[in-house]
Amino acid sequence: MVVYENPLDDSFKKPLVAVDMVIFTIKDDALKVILVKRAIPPFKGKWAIPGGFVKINESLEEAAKRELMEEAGVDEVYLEQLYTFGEPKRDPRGRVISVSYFALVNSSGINLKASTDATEAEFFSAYNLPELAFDHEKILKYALQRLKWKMEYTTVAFSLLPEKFTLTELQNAYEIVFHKKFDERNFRKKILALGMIKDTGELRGGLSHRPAKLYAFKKKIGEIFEIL
Amino acid sequence: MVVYENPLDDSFKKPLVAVDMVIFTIKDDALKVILVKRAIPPFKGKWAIPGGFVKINESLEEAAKRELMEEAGVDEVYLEQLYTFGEPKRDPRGRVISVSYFALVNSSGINLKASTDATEAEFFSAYNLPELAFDHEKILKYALQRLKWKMEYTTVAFSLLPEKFTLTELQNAYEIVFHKKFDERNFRKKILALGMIKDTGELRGGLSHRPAKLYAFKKKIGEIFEIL
DNA sequence: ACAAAAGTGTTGAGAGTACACCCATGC
DNA sequence: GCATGGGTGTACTCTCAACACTTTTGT
Repeated sequence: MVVYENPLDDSFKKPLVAVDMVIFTIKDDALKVILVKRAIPPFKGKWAIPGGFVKINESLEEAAKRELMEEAGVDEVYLEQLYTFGEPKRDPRGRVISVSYFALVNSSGINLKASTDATEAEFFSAYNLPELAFDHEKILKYALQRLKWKMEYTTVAFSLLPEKFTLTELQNAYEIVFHKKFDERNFRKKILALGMIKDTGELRGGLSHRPAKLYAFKKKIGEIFEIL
Repeated sequence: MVVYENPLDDSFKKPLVAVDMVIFTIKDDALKVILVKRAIPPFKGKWAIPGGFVKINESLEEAAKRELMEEAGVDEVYLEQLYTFGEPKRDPRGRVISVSYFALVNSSGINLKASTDATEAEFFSAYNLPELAFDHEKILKYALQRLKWKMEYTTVAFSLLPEKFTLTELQNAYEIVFHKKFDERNFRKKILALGMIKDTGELRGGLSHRPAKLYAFKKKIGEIFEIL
């Protein structure tokens, strides 16, 4: 019934596969996403999330890490596959399947670079985005939903912070992502009860108020929860 | 720095994209998965999860639904994208990226068919699988984990049952998936408290014991929870 | 009347939420 | 000594888990 096609010779029509990266960070007390301005058509001049084609000999995750390095100059991040978007018409040039990833980065390590096919790279507030190329708005909304979920049920928040941080800084990260305030006492109680951070014994002083204890995450990023 | 390649002409090396389907159902009081025996190399004669290449003009979800129809003859199912596996060496023939889906089906609607590249299709207990081709064991483990998660936090279980069902049948479905017993009273209380099912007024009688009330799900499959 | 599954309520423990004051430092 | 953010405890509510007996039908 189905005509047998040999899909592995190159006469067979294949889609292209790209990785697209939603890179979140906290900067200036807001949740930011990195966007690039497209230097080439289609959507030339429009903002898009950074991405690129997967090379024939690299894994998807390698491609994602390569893009992350090319666009943001970072390698120590939380990285997770988000979803694969494959509508035939999502790219006007032809069939491109996009495997999207989302990354959480501590903003102090970021070094924005415009890559080959972009004129600029910039941070945008995740809650106040410009018009985006392709179906990238959909990807971003999806990523934001997933971020909130992950923050609520896992410990990914630590990836947004430096190695040592105060409980107030941690709480700020949560409040920024969720766009709401939490009760200090309950927040601290809960975080401490989770047993995932330890007191380093150090203090952050030099400010004109009581110095805050510095905490550190007990395990390396990614080892904690493997909820998928 | 990066040489500009035009990825959209066909001289560029592209991976192939396949969809692979983990199809779960409950049959004979066990959680089953549909596997097919491969008729062609590589892994000829080995069991694999059903799947096929994505056609150039169909979306990923369309490809998944097409495979589901070809292999199991069903169309009313819960269907969800699982993960995209893209290790360069996962298929010995060349680069094949697999977008995996998982499906939940009521076994009474299934009509197994061996497709073009398989000699047989069969149900296997999800907790007692044969050796599998490619990286399909990894895909299946991942799917099982996701299934449990979804059953715990959403209402996908209803997709495993007929339209009308008794509370005992629903509880059986949960016990089969989780491989453990639940307390009847607490289970019923919780399900009823969720407010997602309604009493149809009908009874399942004809058995030599007290007849059970038949319930139905209030909403159509897929409309309930959009947790991702 | 008996076998077989359906159906039903209460209690205790733990988690989450709400809420207000003292503490340590720099200036 | 005052301004600034850091740090702490208790009471109430609600959810979850444990637990055993009565009801309805067919034979």
